[in-house]
Amino acid sequence: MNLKTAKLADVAKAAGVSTSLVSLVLSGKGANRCSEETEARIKAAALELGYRANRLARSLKEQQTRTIGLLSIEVATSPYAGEMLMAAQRTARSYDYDLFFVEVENSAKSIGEALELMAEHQVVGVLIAAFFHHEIELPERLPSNLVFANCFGSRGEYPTYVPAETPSFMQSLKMLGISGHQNVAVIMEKLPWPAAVARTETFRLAAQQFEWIDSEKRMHLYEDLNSDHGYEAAMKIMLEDPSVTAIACYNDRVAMGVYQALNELRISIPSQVSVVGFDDLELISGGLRPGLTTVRLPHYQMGREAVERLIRICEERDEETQKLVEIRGELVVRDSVSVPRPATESPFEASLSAPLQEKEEK
Amino acid sequence: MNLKTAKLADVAKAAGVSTSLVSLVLSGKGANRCSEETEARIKAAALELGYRANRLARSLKEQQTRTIGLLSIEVATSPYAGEMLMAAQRTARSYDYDLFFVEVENSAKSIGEALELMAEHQVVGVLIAAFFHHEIELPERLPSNLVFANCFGSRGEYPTYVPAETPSFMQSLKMLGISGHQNVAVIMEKLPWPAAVARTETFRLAAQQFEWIDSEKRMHLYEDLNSDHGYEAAMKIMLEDPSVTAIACYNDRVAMGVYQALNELRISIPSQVSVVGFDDLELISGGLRPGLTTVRLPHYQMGREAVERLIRICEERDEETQKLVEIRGELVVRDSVSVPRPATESPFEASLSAPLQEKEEK
DNA sequence: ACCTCCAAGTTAAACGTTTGACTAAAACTA
DNA sequence: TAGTTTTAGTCAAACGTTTAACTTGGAGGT
Repeated sequence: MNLKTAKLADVAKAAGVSTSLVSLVLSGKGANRCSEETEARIKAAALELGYRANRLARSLKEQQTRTIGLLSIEVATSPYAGEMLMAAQRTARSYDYDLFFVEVENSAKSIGEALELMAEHQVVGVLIAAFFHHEIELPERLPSNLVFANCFGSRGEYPTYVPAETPSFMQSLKMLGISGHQNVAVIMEKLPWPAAVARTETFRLAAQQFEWIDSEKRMHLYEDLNSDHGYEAAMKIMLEDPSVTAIACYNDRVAMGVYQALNELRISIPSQVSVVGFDDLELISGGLRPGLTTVRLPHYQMGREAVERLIRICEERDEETQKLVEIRGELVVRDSVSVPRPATESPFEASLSAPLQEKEEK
Repeated sequence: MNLKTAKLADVAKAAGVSTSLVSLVLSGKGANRCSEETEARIKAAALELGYRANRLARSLKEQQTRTIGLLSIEVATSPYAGEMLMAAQRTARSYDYDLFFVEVENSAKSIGEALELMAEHQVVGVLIAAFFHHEIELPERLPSNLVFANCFGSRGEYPTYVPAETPSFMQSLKMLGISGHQNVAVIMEKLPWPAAVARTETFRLAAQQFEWIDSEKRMHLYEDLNSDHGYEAAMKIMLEDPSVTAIACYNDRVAMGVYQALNELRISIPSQVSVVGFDDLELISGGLRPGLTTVRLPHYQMGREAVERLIRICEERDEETQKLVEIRGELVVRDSVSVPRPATESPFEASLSAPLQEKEEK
């Protein structure tokens, strides 16, 4: 640790035996290769010197590194970073694997370079993880032990762990449906991300199932959606189409904009209008008042399961034939959904006095 | 890459030369050791076979890995994760170093284990990074090449890169001061984190400098501060102490709660009350309306500078004597600060009609 | 003719570990 | 007693590189 660490030969010398014996004793592989007394002496010497095996040498000899390459695509631009990374790291560690980490942008060139680097480091397999669900441009050469998490490759048939977009989004829509909402608007991403395409379709499905009114007209599409669009859309919805009783959002950021619009309009959530989000960015969903009912993307699970699969593949004991594994997000119920207000009531009622009341209470 | 990758011997055989010559040619170290023709033949063979040096073997021979251990403490519980991680990774890469990544909880035991693991992997140095500024419990044995980022060790004199708490927070307070605010409240963390202690002191400093009124009374302290406290405190401030014209927040989450309280009270930001945050969590500060004026914590810079220092230390060309380096955050001006409203005006004025106006506009 | 020098390579040892093959001495068996 | 087995170890090769030291066959100089 400090400066040069002791090596096998140092321990051997200290214990007065050969390096082979030290290796055998310390690895526990040489059952009854020596007397108990010698064994104790070796172990004492190793402890005394703070011996730690040099993994470079060991791996070179064993032709096995127990190191997984984690190739992360544009983690930093995303607020989800931690979960998947942590899941991957913890899971790997729990199977006694280590993580070699490289972060790159989404281009075949930089991914190719990162993969070559990982190959040089003799990683046993590679996990390619992106921080939003989309397609990854792949280089020519790919390692054989490769798994995708929260993204998928442009070619090749590799195990792929992604969120189950339809059932996940359906959960929040169902929450609105079974609460009795019939006038539901949705604010949706227009760009053809997998998530956007699937969620749009899911909204249609739910609309049909619950017999939602004017559902096609109530889809508000924006490109490269952000919270400003949420604000803008909610304003438009409430002012032009005030019979809407619930707004489903493409994600939590959009919901944040929606909250602000509804606040300004003095429309209370959920009693006048219910809102659901998607992603469960704790910072938003937990920070808004009332707490936002949303769907948690399965980042942790994707990270964990992808690493477990990768390890199974590396150890040649992968019995799964299924390549695409879709993991359902979990509905996180907070306080932004209630039964719809009576059909005759305007969303603007019963709202103006509320804060003043509160003021007078104090 | 695919299955077994070619080794030096394979290239040598293909080119009809010895492995030494291949090594020398490929590393560019054997200037004029062979004919141009042979050199071309070797390079062609290497390319053809997709040869990549085995770093385990190379590092073992050279007794140098060019790999840095990144020990991250509780990254996942924090929304800041990405920035510092990315900075570390990118910086390391730009100096041709690689990153060995381990994430642990903040305990001497798990940190010790992670350090031993890194020692086994022969990392040349270790960066310990935490995702909020606090003290780290250290184990007995520590590597000699060690740098801290956004945290500091309980003992030992290691280079440490942390945010400059006082000047950073002072920037946002100064923003309020020079805008002319005199009635400023602050919502502050009570637990003695370095950030909390420093920011409390900074508020006192600013209050003195700008001659703020009743500053001691206007410090609202909470333990383990979250956005609910922000809401609660802002409610209390505006109802009990309505002459306040500006609220400084311990962080952006608190500011989010403050915004919600002010919204409910129909107090407009910034015309009635100005608000400043801290951290610049883009999700919040960019998502709120109006955009939150706040201070960006120097996560990227800490990551980058810490890695650069570590590399200099590893290469024994560190000339800096200073151990503690404090990096100032950057003021991010958005739209939540204006000049104070006239001293005679109640914060509750001119607010009730605004949204109705907007409604009628459409 | 002999020495020196150079170009174009090759040889061999070393990095720290693992492990199958070996051995010397003691203990047991017939 | 001679042979066999067991105990308690050691030896040496190998993993894929790097690099100092060496070789070999000319060319050039005198």
